[in-house]
Amino acid sequence: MMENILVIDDEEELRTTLVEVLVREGLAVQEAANADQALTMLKSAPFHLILLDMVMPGTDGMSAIPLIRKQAPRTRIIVMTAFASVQNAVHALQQGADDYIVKPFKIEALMLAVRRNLQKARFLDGEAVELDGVFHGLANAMRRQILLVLDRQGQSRFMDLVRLLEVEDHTKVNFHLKVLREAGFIEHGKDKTYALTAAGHRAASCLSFISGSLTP
Amino acid sequence: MMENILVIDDEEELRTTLVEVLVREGLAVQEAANADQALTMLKSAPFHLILLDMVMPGTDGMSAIPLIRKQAPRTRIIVMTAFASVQNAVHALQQGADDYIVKPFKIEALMLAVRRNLQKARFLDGEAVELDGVFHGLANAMRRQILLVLDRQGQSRFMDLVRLLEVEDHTKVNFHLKVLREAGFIEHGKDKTYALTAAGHRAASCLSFISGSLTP
DNA sequence: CTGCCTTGTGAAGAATACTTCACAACTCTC
DNA sequence: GAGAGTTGTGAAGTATTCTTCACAAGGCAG
Repeated sequence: MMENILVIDDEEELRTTLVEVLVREGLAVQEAANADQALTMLKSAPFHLILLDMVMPGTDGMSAIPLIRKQAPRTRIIVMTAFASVQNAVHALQQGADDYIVKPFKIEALMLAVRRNLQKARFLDGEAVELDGVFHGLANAMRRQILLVLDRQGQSRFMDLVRLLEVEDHTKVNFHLKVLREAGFIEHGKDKTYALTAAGHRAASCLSFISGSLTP
Repeated sequence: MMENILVIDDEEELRTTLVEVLVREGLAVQEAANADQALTMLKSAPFHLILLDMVMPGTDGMSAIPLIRKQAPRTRIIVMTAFASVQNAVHALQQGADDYIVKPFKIEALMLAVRRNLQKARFLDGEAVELDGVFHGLANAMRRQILLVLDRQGQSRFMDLVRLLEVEDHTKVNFHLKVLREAGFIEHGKDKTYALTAAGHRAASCLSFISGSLTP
């Protein structure tokens, strides 16, 4: 799937360079010379990522951020700022930008940021399965219990687990263990014990974070 | 539903007082004079909460914690320590205790801790609906998108939302909005716009926490 | 007022997820 | 090696969740 990028910069030379590089990377790129033009383009087609210059005649980059956000809340915005001012960058992020890069930059540095943000966008878009996996894993009360117990126990044999959970039907536990295993949260060691994987521990910590943040 | 509590303390007088108070609170209380006795009792019946004295002849409280944890990973453990030593308390928590209270304590202070921990236990047990609600809310990709968008937008009218999400069928969005509304995550203002509630913002922050913790 | 966009409901069906049951291999202990 | 407890599979049924469709009330511009 080709990903759409919009480059917003008033300097034609830089813009052209950027477009060239991005196209070579296999991305669909469009360009805008100012914020108003960009906003119009946003209306007609959605973009995955926007490269936004801060200093522009007319609506400047900083003011453009919330306007873009308003129309395209899921698009990743990378701001390009000529001043290595931390405040500037922080402010841009507060306005709703996702990342920033300081001019002048090397092309590789920019591409790194672009790739990172596209990946993040894909991830948040749910194209990456992982988020769904985590929520699927955590969506069920028994699976949460299993994660909780294994997080505390370290590891456990099957029937011990069943007893700790106080479940009558062991096959039910089995079912959920299989789900968790397929989600990559637990592993089944050679000694026949179940234990959390790294992902499992992360999921468990998500769980306790959520529990914590719900009891104020 | 009556909740089971186990009081572990070698001083008979204090133990009796505690039992009396807890029973008056409507709780099912059992008592043990030492750790070994307690561990035996744990085998036969599950407890929701354990009050554990630190200083005891034989196996002391600190060493008892992991043994109890091993057998009852979901039981809340409150340790009662006579020394107001922070290190002691921290160590106990590291061993797997959930809370601590410094002796001598007022009965009200203890009851506060007991109630707080029972509530937490209930919560983690899934008797409180809330956790399930959150996960149900977050379990679906479209609902996550909605939370994300509303978190960024602040508020949005229905068709705007539909367009931002790039969904063809508006009734599908409608369905998930209803789910989120019933979960208490969004509210439907009089001006016909949807916005996140406090719980909704919390859920959104859970979401971004999880997203963040999955991309290292 | 007419027509179009917005916003919403409810029911039917498709798709998933969960539970339960019947059964079997396997590992201990005696 | 007999028997009891452990561990696991798969199929069938049940419940829940999600999608889709058909339809309609209300608002607003021309």
